[in-house]
Amino acid sequence: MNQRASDIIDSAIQMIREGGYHAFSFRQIAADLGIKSASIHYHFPSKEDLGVAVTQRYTEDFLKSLGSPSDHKKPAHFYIQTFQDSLEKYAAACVCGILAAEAGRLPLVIRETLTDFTTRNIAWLEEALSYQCPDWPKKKVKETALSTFSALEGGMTFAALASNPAHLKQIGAWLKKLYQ
Amino acid sequence: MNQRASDIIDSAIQMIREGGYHAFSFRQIAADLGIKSASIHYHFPSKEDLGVAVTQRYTEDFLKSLGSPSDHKKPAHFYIQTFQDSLEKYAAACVCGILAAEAGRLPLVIRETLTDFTTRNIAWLEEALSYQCPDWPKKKVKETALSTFSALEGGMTFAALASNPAHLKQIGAWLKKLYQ
DNA sequence: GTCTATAATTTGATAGAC
DNA sequence: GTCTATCAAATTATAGAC
Repeated sequence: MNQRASDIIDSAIQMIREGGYHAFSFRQIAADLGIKSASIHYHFPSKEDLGVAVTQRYTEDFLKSLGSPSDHKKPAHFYIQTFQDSLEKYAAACVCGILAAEAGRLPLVIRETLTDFTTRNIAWLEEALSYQCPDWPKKKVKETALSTFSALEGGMTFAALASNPAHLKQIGAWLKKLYQ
Repeated sequence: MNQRASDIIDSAIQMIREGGYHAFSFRQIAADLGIKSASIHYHFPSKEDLGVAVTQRYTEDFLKSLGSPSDHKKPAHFYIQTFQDSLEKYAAACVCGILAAEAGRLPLVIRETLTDFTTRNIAWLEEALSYQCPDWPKKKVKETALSTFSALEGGMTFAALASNPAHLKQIGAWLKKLYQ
């Protein structure tokens, strides 16, 4: 993966944040980077290829930024903070949440990488909650992990719609009370 | 609003369920109804006009189907069941949740109707929780309403992605335990 | 690696006949 | 209200020169 390919992915991610898979075109990315759309096809033959690269990169970066649950004293709190920080920084919803909403019209390979994002996030949260709430039964851990992920993804989407980060903060505060 | 206009809206709603605002075109709807795209422009001059009509109709139908919170013994439970039923029936996420994810590239008027959907749903849930959990402080009611809405919207989106209604059922079960 | 040029398709939209 | 015909623009993608 060279620098140009990496820049193309970055540009696509930013455009997806602004409105989804159909909100980025090769020409727009080309204009953004000061090159021509044919050059993008050299790095990513089809839009599907670029879409897969985007979701994979986003997933890897997201999970890398989380580190290991055991790196944090209250990992579930840290997870919530990550969503809030991202909303503040980009004033947009989660890239994989945006793409998930369009899933029905996305190539199968992209849907599969979205499923991978989901699986790994929920697995991380389950480990986080097991660590943070050691006396919880496994079923409660699983349900809470799934619900936490869903509340943050949905909350981020609607907070971005309302341009209101406080919306997501309220949800975060509410969730944290449940981890006691 | 005549029958043809109503049918056009229905068709557009179904296509949005399959992949969002950019997943429906006037030509596709025309083919679906056995007419020509120019006829759709007669009923809805622009795509934006149709988009507004879709979100307004969806919002009205959704809230009408909820009735009044006081119509139900446990209105918050009923609200959750409504989301589960819709997922089972259409195997797709909430139309306004899908559109909210694309909000950055939607006309302002459509974003405003999406905000209206959000506001009215949360207001309904606040009334439901006040009714169902009369001893809760107002702040808890507000936070729980917002979080319930977000968890169901996000849960529905990712349950649809995974083609797994059980995903949403787990979230519903988890939420109901909190209303006691 | 990047360019020019271009193909093939789709899209939102309009004019005007019936 | 619906049609035919058409437009202008945008899109994904490819061929081939440099």
